[in-house]
Amino acid sequence: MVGRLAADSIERRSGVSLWRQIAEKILQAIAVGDFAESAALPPEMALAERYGVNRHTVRSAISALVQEGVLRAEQGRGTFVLSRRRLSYPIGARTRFSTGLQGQTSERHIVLLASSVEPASQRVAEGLGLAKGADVIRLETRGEADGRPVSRAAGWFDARRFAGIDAAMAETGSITASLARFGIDDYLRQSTVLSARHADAADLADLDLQPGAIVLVTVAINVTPDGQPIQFSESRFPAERVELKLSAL
Amino acid sequence: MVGRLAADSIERRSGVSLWRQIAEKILQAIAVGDFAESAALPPEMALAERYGVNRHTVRSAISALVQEGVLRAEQGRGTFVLSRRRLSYPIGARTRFSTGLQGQTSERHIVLLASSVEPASQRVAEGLGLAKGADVIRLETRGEADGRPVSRAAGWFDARRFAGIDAAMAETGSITASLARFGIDDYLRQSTVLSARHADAADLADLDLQPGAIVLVTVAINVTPDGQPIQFSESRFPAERVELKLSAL
DNA sequence: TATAATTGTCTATATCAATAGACAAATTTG
DNA sequence: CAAATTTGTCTATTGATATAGACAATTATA
Repeated sequence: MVGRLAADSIERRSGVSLWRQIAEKILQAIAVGDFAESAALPPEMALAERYGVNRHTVRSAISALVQEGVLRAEQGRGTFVLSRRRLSYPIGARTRFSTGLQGQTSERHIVLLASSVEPASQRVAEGLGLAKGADVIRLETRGEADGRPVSRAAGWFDARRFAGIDAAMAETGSITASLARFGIDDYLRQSTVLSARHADAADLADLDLQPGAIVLVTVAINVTPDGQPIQFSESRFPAERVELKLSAL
Repeated sequence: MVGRLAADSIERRSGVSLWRQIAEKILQAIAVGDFAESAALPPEMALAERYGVNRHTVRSAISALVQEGVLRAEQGRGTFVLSRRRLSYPIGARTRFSTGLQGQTSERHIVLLASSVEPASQRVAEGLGLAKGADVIRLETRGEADGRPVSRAAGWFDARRFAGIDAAMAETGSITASLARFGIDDYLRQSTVLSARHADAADLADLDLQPGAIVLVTVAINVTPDGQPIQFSESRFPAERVELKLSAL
């Protein structure tokens, strides 16, 4: 076994400040269980030594995480881990927001942020099997669990077939329930393409993230059991709060 | 439709430098097809205006991407997009490295970087259905396609059942072929958990990335058709070069 | 109740990041 | 060939990062 380095890899002049890198490391350490939940972090001096930086740099990292609601610092006592562990969002043949998070959260719901009718872009048209430029309805939604945003999604539907789905969504707060009004009792996930990137300004605002955060991005197509495409969607998940669990499709 | 802002969201004093944020934006613009491949980027002054920063800041971003092999700058002519589009790595019931990338690359192979016997950690033991601390063989591998690293994986196997798999791997360069020597003709993916984070120092070195890069991380368990766990693995993919395509499991 | 441990605040200094402007070097265009 | 376009290099200035040290404020401990 190779000896473990004291400084577990901090990159200087990388375009990412040290305090942010250390904030990431602390988040990771919490996720891995290295720093137990609701227990105290090692003291600032110890962390500074561990990561090979100045105490003040560690303080910057901690203060960012305090801002984010992950930690709470108490003078004289220590710094404590607040945050729950990452939600595990299942992706499979029948991916549904609410049922997927059952058991992990006491409360969850979808908020309809906006809706509009627009001409289908190339990729949306392809996904839905429509002509490019055909009218599609776009629903912008945010998923929340225990009061924290866990997803931000845009969904596109054929405007001719699903006229009024925006109203149904506003009323029911559920894609599944809204589709049921159009005679769709069941639908399956046909494909999912996954990527990751830094959160942009819209992500930061919608998902309540700090600059530099990472989002997981899925682009998916849902179809009826007989293979007819009904929904094209792009969802973004905050990587610090959500992991995706791929189950049998 | 809300008017599109000229500066599409740059965060200051965020712990991520402007030049790195702009480098990310350029990468994204290329991926989305906003900047056509093998064509010239807009001139530096135009980019500076577009993103609302100084020309020198744009130059820092470009020089990082030139370093990364994504762009090539030519004095007097312009700056050109080099990079191929992202590979689409399929994940499904039968996830295999080489066959998965067929058609997308002319050449691909796995390199065995290191192997060792070690006691199983909690999660490895759980995944393989062994007692914690039982001997497991760890194979560290790197996947390469057309000469560029596209994955970095650690795989764990029961040391009793698969004694010598390290030698088989070194010889064949294929997990599938190595397992065949132990009578495993077929294996299925039982579970995959997916997350994303910034690349750490090891990732940077192994995957030839620049600081600040993002990696997709999968933790997976492979089983025989009758459900016996044979491999626990953790893989890291450079998000700028690879997307994961989830297919029917 | 001292003493130690730990977070909070302040000052100072050096380096990196970002802006600004000027001009050189190479290439394309008229 | 001359002019315009575009990348490359240099100097200078400002603000954000990171390090260093000292000490205050609060809490836990002997």
